[in-house]
Amino acid sequence: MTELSKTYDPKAVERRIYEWWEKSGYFKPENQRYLDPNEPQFVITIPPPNVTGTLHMGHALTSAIEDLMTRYHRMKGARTLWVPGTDHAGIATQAVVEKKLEQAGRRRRDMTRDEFLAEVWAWKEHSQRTINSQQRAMGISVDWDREAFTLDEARSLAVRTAFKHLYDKGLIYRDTRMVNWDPVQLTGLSDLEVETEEEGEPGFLYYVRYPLQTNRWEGPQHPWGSGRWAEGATEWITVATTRPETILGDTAVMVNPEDDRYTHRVACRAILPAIGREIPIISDQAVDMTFGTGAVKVTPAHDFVDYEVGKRHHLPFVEVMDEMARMNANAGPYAGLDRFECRKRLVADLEKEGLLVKTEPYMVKLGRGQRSGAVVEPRISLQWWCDMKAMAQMAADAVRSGRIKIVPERFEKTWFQWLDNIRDWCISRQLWWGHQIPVWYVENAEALRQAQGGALRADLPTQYCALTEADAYRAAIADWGPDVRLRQDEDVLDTWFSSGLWPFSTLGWPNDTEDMRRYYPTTMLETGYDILFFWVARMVMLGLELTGDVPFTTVYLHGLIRTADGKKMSKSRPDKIIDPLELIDTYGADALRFFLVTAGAPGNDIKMDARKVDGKWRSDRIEGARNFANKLWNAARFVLGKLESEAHEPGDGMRDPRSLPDRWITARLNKTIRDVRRLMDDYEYGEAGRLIYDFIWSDFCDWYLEFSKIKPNPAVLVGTLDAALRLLHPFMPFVTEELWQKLKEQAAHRYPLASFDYPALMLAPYPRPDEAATSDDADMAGMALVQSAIHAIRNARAEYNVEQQRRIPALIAAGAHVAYFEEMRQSIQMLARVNDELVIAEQVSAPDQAVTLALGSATVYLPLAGLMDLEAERRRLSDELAELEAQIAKSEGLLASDFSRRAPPAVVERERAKLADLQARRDQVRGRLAQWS
RNA sequence: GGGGGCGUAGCUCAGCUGGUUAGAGCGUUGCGUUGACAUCGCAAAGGUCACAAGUUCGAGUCUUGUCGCUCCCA
Repeated sequence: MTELSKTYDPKAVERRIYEWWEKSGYFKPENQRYLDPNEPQFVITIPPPNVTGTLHMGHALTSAIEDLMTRYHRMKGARTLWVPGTDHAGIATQAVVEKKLEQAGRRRRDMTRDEFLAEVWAWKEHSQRTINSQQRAMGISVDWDREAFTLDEARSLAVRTAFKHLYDKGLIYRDTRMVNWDPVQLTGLSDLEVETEEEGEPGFLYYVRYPLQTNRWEGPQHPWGSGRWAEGATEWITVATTRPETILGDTAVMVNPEDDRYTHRVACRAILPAIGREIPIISDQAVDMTFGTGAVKVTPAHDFVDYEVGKRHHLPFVEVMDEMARMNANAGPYAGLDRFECRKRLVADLEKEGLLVKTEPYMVKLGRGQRSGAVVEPRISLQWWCDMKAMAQMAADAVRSGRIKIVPERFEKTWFQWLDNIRDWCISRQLWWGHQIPVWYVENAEALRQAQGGALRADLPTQYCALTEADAYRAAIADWGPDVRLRQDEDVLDTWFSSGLWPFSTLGWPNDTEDMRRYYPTTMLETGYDILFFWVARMVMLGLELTGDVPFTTVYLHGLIRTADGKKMSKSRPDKIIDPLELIDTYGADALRFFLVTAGAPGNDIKMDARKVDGKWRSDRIEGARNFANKLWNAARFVLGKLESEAHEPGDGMRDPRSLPDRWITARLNKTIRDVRRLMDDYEYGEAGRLIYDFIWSDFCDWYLEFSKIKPNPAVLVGTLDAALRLLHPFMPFVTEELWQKLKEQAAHRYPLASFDYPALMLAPYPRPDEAATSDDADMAGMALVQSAIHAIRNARAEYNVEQQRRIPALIAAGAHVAYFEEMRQSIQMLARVNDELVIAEQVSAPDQAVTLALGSATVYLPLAGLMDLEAERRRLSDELAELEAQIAKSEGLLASDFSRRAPPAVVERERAKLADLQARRDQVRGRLAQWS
């Protein structure tokens, strides 16, 4: 036999085991031979990580939970498919590659689109390799043959098909309107990609007065900046703004029609500072009379609210900034300035002209681009939009009807709230990296019309949506003739548009594939709650619209990993980002996984206790999980060792009837299995993991293995270890598989457990509770009594400072439980270090110089002559008596109240039993004290 | 402004549908190294479950309010 090392070394095991699993094809549903016909199949697609670089702790958490789910269902005998893949992550990846190029002194805009894309593809390959190796290190049991990428050929077809479907249905359209513009990435963004925050930056509310045009003052007579620009003006209207630079684009001032302060001003005209433009004063219900002065400036081209106002009141739209948020020619004297520089200068000039009434500190909410961090600028531009209303309704209904279940349930509220207020989705991005929009425009429409001399219909389309360029041409040629020239839209689609198809695009949609028929809809979608809207909602909406069915039936949302100071890890500084590989290197993948799964409760954030020691990340909690792996390893060593030595005893197989500890551990195991399965089926993985931990460490190691040092029963040792390994496998796949292989190798020939028929632990059945097994209550109570006797003796020894090695005498008055104590005599002697004179009888006469341990159903006397102090013991017992009497009084009070009439009988019965036990202990203590008085 | 979460031992957190003396890990204290494990064992100390009121025979758990922290949406 191969000896196990004294400590578990993950590095010696993990890679080898993973390669074996993968090579053996155990991750593939087609290869599953051990299926339980009663188990519904389990299908899950991985949330595809962005190919922006490497994985962080959030991905590790995702891997740990999803692999746990997948392995659990596979072991339960469900046909199980887990599809892996990665996301091209348009903006994020393009930004990463651009930054990398910049460091090499190259700029995207100096390159052709194809040249740049070649660079991104190279990066993608590199990033994907890194990601895959990280995921393998985590141990994820995905079917690598089905690996997908959101920008590969198959997914591209899905995207074009989806786009065309929505386009043909009129749900996708192109329109010029206000959009969130990222002036660094130079692209439009969707609402979700803008992160609004009140920032600590000094923000101000500027009160600016605009002169009114009157009979006496028709406009400025002096140039802006002369200090005399407003000279002669007599009437004013003061507005408050946080963004003075947009004054240059104002085309109105607006007041509330019910605001008496301003009714006489409506229809007057104000003169716009700096520009000198005449602008009307209009009235609109939208104005909040309590904000600022009650009069607000209207900049229809640079503000979402004003944009609507501008349309309502037919105001001019004056853009004063370019795509990089620099002031343009319309900004008059400020043309060419950056927007923030312009603000500074303009405020100074306003002051100079006597137009700045005051400034107040004001908490300004800034919207920043999620990826670039740049302050987003509302900007009018031509974009593609997707009308989501009907789809959102379907998605909401899917959850309302229970077709989709969200776990934890509280997120359903968020779900409805967002979907019920859905807005059109801006799906175009002015990027190069992504799915180019499958729309082609007729380039030479005018030329063709002239050439045809009126033979062409007037209403011919000038844009064609098609799956391929060839299709587009076919359609265009049919309309415009063979000379038509097409140009594809330059923009690409929002990444989430392709991720939104993931659960079906990975299964082959839009083709009618075997996988689609077999595995769709999928079972589970597991991800962080932070992308509920970005991703989950869009998958459900698009899934319902495109496939006619929900993409999955359960959504499990996990929490976010936070740094030790509670910050979101993905957002924090790079030096706080932890590479899971580093932790795996230090503690092993199993330890990291166990920590992640048991660290919190479903949907709750996890604060990492990680800190850097000598440049390496350390975590006490992960260390605890590593210690657990080591504990299990050594428990297995012990069992394997017993197998060896016991083999010499002929005819020693199943001891039947089994010993009390055997029956006890079997009952404990059975209860653990039952509870764990229930918790796992309720998605309470943390609780389940903790139960297994407690069973292995406390019940199995601390008690059963200790009992086994007296009378080992190899059959029970092997059976219990096998079940424990199977229970724990989804949590700690590597160490359990390794140990199980050893166990099988050395035990299978003599203990032919059913699970040993399987080639791998990961394929062996998840333990089932033995429903036929009836654990004898008297047995369990007897065992508990013996345990509490051992515990009490150890406690007394420590209290009286008895040397650890010293064996002491003891007398146990065991009453009705004599047989249990007798059976456990040797164990008591060993575990409580009691000498061979241990007396066990129904009743014993208590020696005078002895410590008394009142256990209720038994009394233990420790004649510690010379060590104990009678006075101290008397005091100890008096204290105990007082405590017992207090509890008895409380319990009696409870039983005398309405409690006994109204509480469930079982609860009352428990209380009565508790009282009886307390009373018995009290009598024991009291009797003892009486002897001494 | 609307919605969610959190507040339990020194620290990090469990505690499922209300029901024994509220648990774990880490840390702390004392003892312990030949026989699975010092990545360990044994024992111990440590909590007015944020606060207040209510429902109930019974509240860490349910309701309402207050305070503090935090996230999402507008």
